[in-house]
Amino acid sequence: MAQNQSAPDATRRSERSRRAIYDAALALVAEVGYPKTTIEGIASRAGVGKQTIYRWWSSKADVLLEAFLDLSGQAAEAAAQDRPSADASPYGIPDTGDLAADLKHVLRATVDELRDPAFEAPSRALAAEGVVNEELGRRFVATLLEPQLQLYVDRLRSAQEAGDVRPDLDPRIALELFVSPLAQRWLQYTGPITYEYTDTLVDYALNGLAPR
Amino acid sequence: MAQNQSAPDATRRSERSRRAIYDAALALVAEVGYPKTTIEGIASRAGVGKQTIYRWWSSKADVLLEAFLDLSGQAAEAAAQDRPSADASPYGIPDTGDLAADLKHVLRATVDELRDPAFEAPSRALAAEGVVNEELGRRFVATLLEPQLQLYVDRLRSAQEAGDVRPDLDPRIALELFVSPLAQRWLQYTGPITYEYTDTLVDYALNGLAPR
Amino acid sequence: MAQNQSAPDATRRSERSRRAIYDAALALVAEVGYPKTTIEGIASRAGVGKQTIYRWWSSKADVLLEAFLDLSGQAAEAAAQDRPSADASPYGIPDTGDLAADLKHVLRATVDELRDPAFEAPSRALAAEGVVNEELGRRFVATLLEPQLQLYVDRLRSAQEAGDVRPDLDPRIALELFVSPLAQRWLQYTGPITYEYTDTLVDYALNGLAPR
Amino acid sequence: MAQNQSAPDATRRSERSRRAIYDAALALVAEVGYPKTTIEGIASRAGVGKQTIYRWWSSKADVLLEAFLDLSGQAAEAAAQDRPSADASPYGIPDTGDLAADLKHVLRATVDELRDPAFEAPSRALAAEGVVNEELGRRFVATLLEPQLQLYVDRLRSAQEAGDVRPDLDPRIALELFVSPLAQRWLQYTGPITYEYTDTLVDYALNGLAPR
DNA sequence: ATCTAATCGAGACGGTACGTCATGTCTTGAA
DNA sequence: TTCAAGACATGACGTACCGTCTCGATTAGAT
Repeated sequence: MAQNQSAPDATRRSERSRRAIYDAALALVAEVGYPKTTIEGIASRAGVGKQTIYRWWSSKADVLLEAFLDLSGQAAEAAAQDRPSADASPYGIPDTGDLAADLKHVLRATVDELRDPAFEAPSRALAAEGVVNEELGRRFVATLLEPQLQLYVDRLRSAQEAGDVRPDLDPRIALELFVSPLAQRWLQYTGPITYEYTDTLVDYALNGLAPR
Repeated sequence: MAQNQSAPDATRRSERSRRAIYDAALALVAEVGYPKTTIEGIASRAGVGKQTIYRWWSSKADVLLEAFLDLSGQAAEAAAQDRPSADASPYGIPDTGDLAADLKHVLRATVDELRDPAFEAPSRALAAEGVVNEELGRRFVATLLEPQLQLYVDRLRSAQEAGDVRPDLDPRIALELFVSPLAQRWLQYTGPITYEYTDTLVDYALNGLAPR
Repeated sequence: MAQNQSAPDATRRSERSRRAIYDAALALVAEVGYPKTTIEGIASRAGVGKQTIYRWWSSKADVLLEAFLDLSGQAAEAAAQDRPSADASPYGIPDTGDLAADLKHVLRATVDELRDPAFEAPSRALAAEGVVNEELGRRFVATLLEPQLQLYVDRLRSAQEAGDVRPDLDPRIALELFVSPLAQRWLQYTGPITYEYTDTLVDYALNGLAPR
Repeated sequence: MAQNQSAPDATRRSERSRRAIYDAALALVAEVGYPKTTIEGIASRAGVGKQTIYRWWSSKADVLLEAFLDLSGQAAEAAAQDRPSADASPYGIPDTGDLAADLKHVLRATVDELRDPAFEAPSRALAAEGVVNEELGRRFVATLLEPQLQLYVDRLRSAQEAGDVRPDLDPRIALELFVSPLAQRWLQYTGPITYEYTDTLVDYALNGLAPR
């Protein structure tokens, strides 16, 4: 009798449909772009009724956010299997003792990722939606972005202990000096994205702009 | 800019309609948000036929970009009249000889601007659209963002001459160390935006993360 | 009749909407005339989405033809209940043995009907559309006109058996001698439509123009 | 100063434009049909401004009526030159003394004309418009149809004098017995249009349906 | 022969309606 | 009961024409 909005019964949920919806959503965003991706399109491609989508998600952005989260999770798992180190943290930043080299290494990997078409379309779409939709934006950051930034915080803390970074700095702010420029170039097309560029960012950030 | 078939005659264009469309577009974006702003809504609010919009612009984003440009132009003009210095450059960055102070001053002004509701709605909308629509994004950057960044380039060059910034740095990249973090926090809600934060950014960027 | 792509499922069709659309279409044609009757107007008056009209009909004329057919059907049913004779044929032409009188009687009834405003507006509209749109015209004739003409054929055949009409005549053509003049006067305003006129037509047709 | 609606100066009217408009209107009606013929289309095809049409005509139907009248006038003139008889009346009905033969002859010519594609498209369009627009319908009849019917009146009067038609008949009604059936078949597609059919009509009408 | 006022081609304008697409809700029948 | 299917009311899309309204540029008719 309670078929209305009040919480659907999650135990009866069709796993098969969920997967199909994720796949369809990601594929469509990649193929036709986010604005032309429609709920109806996702439903039909997933071989699913529209209601099945509306029952479990509240909007197109919502579907995509979960689909992308799922994709990232899979990717992380895959990466973890390739590199089954004791260090359980996914994508952990290496700590070779050479901070500049470690940061450059990770930023280069990020450059590669930003160019991977499978990631680009959905993450751009989510980022764009987040700019204009604060609620979604905060969820995007909390679930996807912040965990990654936390890795930089960890690495910077370790560097502070090793004496390679000034102890009075706030690592959460410090990391923005080299991460945000890359992010902005990617988001707003304010400049080219290359290894050389990210290397330069690390150098500038570590040594500062003022003469020593 | 009018790439329609059989280009319309711009000399016959109604100035009155253009202004009304700009005003309506900006007002609607501020009132109901970008996604709920429709071409029909703009037309009806401006007291204008839809075709008049389609004749001169190719999309909602296109209208808004021009409207915002116009608004910025007006604001710049107004500001210029308040401060009719010999220095003709609009919004020029002050050069008191104290680089850190000058940058902090300008970034604080930017913080204020980012919070001005009249600017926030349309610029967020344009930024979001630009993330997902490269063509528009590049136009947004070229016409609105880059001219502002150029002012930082100029100030940093002057600082290089004064010996306050290392001469081998690329100023266009250097400025990103303090500008991009602010931009990212604004775009993605990755952190609070305060005077204290921007002051910190300047200090970190000028002095570097590594101990001296 | 639903020749759209991917034919809609007629079993799920809303009877309520269909009725509302018929009513709205007939009312609008009567009130504002056929050319000012729009699909949007019908939809809005019927409290129905435009798509619901486009789903089941292909044009304004198509809607009106069905609406009028439905109306005629209802009228015929109502008439049949008033006069539940053994003679099942709807609107059957009386057969009193006096051919001239019977024809005059029926033609006078037709004159009345042609002047009934509830019938005039839609049937004029359909006739006009049919003049210029052969496909619709033929459907109009086949579903509405021809069944009525067939009644004359029957009556003339009976008269032939009774020896009141020459046996070698083609009744389908013969009936046109008195029916078509009335039709043309109505369609083209080529002359007044009165009982006297239709009586005269019957006399002329039965007796011929040549002296006896 | 009187540039408003009040009568334009007909002496300055461009003959060239009028002709071009007639030609364009007739051509378009023939090519794309009346409903798809638009004022803008006529103007552009005639190489004429829209205002030039609105200045001299009140509607699409009005343009077409005049254009068709002009065309008929030309055709009549051409026919008159082919057959420059003493009888000045255009398309006069022959009077050989054999009424039936004369009527059959003229009706056969009418059958031919009804099939001439150059005439069919515009006259159908005007007839259709006239069904639904009484004002135009009456003008159509008065300027085009009635003059032709008058020729039958004349011929029937002559026949009455010759004793071939009963003297008490109203010729204006009598002619409808064979003219209207043909008209209705043409207007409403109620039957095929052949020489045999029109011959039959004349026989039925002259001799009557009742046995002699 | 010159002036001058209207008509002319052109097309921008405020509108209305078109026919299509997607939204989010609701209903139906099969599993 | 959930699901796929899809009809439904709603509303925006982008297009086509409507009839009105300027714009110069001819182009006669009156001077």
